[in-house]
Amino acid sequence: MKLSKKSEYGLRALLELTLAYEASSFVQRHDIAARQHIPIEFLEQILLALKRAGLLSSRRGMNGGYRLIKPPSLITLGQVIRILDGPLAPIGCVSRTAYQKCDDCPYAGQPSCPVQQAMGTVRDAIAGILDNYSLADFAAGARKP
Amino acid sequence: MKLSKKSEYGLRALLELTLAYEASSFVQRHDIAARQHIPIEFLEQILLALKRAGLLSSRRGMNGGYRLIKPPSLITLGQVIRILDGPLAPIGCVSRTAYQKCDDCPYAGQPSCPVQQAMGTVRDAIAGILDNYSLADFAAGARKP
DNA sequence: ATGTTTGTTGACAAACTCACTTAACTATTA
DNA sequence: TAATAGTTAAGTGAGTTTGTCAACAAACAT
Repeated sequence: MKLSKKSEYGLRALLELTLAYEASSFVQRHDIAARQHIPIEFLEQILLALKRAGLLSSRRGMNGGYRLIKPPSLITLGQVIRILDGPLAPIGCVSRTAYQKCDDCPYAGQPSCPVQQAMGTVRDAIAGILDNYSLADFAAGARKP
Repeated sequence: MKLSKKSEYGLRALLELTLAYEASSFVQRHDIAARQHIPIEFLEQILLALKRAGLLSSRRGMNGGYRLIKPPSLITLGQVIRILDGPLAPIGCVSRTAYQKCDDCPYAGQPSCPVQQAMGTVRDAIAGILDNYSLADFAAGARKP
């Protein structure tokens, strides 16, 4: 039930991009890395994955950097974590976005599988929170009053 | 956000012990292993951990095996998963049972840390479900009507 | 007592994942 | 063209997961 460093860094990086969104300015990887204490080369991989997934755009050369493509209110933590960490579901057989049937479970496929019932509830709770938690909400907690 | 095989096996093994609880009979590891398709030597480690944590008792020799120490209604999935997988919280800084402060987060310690806010909500949801989900509830889904 | 059944313990290891690092490459702009 | 900045593939060391193996200890039936 753990969030990887990759996702944590990803969220923190997107926080920086969210704060810069209104100015619609590009933020460079080394600025993000410095402000959020993220190893820069690892950060690149993360930003690249988010770019490939269609959340970011980038510009090369001087004054280049990364920028959000969509408003922060339209990007959810659920999307981000699925991109960087895979499905939210604790177990494959209850995932909606990446279902995989159990191979060894004696109740496999049956709707009466107790593991599926319990973990399905957990999945719904997690997805219910993270899919309704936008980057805008996320950043709101970060601004100093 | 994933449940390990260890925890999954553990829950499935406890399912067998729950079904045998009323008869207060001992169930042998190879019966559990066979019925639930769990590698027997791995299962041992799991049962041993659950025993050390005070959920099970065991008896050696003929007609030996494992048995629940407490009624299934008093054991929660949350307890089991914490024993086998560690804290439920997605990140150390929001764990109630195993708190650990972030080292690299620029908001570390501050109540306004956005990661902490979001993941705290998730933790509460997961714990709210799993700490109120007993083995009895769990097994109820398994009995054929 | 003896042998069989069963659980106990600890060491080990293959496979995989995580968290990065290295290094070469490509594109953009001043 | 020189400097800046992002792109990509590959590699790496540490740690975790998922087991396996072998020797051992206790309980029981006979």
